[in-house]
Amino acid sequence: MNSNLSVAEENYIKAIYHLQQADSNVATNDVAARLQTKAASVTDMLKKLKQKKILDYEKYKGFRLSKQGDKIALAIIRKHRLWEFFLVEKLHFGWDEVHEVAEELEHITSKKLIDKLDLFLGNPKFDPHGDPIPDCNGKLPSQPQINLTELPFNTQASISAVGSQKNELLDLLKHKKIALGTLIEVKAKFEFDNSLDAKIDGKTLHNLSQQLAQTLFVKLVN
Amino acid sequence: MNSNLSVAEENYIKAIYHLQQADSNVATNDVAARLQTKAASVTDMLKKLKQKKILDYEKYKGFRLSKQGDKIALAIIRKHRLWEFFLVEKLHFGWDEVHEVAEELEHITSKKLIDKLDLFLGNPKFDPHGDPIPDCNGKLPSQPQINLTELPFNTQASISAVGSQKNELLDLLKHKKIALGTLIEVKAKFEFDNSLDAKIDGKTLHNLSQQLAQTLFVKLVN
DNA sequence: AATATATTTTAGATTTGCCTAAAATATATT
DNA sequence: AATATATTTTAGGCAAATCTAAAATATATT
Repeated sequence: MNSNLSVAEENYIKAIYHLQQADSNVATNDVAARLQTKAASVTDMLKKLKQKKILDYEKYKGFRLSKQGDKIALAIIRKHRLWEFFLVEKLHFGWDEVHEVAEELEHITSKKLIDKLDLFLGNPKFDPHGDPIPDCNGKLPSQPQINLTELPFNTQASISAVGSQKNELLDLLKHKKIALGTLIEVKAKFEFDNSLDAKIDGKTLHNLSQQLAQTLFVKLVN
Repeated sequence: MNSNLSVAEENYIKAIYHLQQADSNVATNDVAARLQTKAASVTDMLKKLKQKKILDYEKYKGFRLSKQGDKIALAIIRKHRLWEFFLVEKLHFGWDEVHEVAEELEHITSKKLIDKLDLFLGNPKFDPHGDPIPDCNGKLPSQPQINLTELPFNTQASISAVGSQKNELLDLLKHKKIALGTLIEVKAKFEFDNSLDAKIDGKTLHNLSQQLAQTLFVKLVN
């Protein structure tokens, strides 16, 4: 079953899971960068995870989580996102200040706890950042949201997810008065730098850089 | 301030706090027994806690927490008991199954989290076992409860706390249909073995051994 | 008071997770 | 294809928290 994993092991599993979404094969240095550690430490852990059959790994060849590893990763992500939902909905934290606390809470081991929490929260499907919450079997809900760069002109949509929780990004969003649920409508796109002009909340027009637009996800309004 | 403490350090602090309530000076072996570890390991930790000024300790002479140590202990106990309250009141755990989960949750570090949780729960004064919850300054509420052995005859009271959460005890309580809030009235005491006869919930008369009666605390019913 | 017993501490290992520096391998450049 | 550069792994060490066995100290018993 869900063998006993240390917090360090769980953090590696989660990091690898996220990295392999973008790139099918993950590199040692990517993990090191994400976990703010050194490549040599990553290699040590890779060997351990391989031995526990959580990782498909061959020296120098990159790696991915095994089927079992994916399952474990989804269980951790489930916990993380349910706790974030709890913190925002019940304890009235701001959606931009829950990440670090959830990083700790996600390592609490009781399965019963998390299933009861899920029930208490009303089985939410998305966390406060708009990210999907896996169900108790590790299944992700279908996600009817698209990237802002793919939103057609003059189509009302609302912000449903943000690609990262970096402070730099959150600062910028605050400055442009963009939050989850904010209404947005693309008015123009500029080929030169792939930036776009968007109307925020039906009021002001802002120019959004390509980097910014790519991190924003929206749902069509009705 | 609240320097960064490891989970192990916090567990030692909490154990010493509880032990020094009973006996003014704590012994190495007592801590070892309580934490299911060896005396040598305890000594190592004592040296570390002394160095951090959390413990007043002299080799071979026993020890107590420093003023600062008491403060830290109360903060941990506050977290533990608030989480227990949450688990029972909000997630509908049984009061006899929350202890282990709370042992994990009590080590989550965010002070903001715990103060918001406190608010969300309505600033409860007692946890589901009837134990008092320290406030955010570490102050314990006054506890108008007495040991069952001190309850006068024919006086209605309700169970307000249980001295331990050992499974053996909880089994016995379940068997005698005693739970928190259960009404109880002492009808007779027997000098020979210090057992007593008590009426449970106004119905059946049970004989309670001295060991059992000593672990039960009650509040007078108006 | 001297000795026996119990408790506590020290000494030396072990495991986990991390590090640096050097070696091995892979990838990019000429 | 040969060489330069970048990435990854190995080797060897360190700190935290634990252990066992032995030594030091304290307490109890005769």
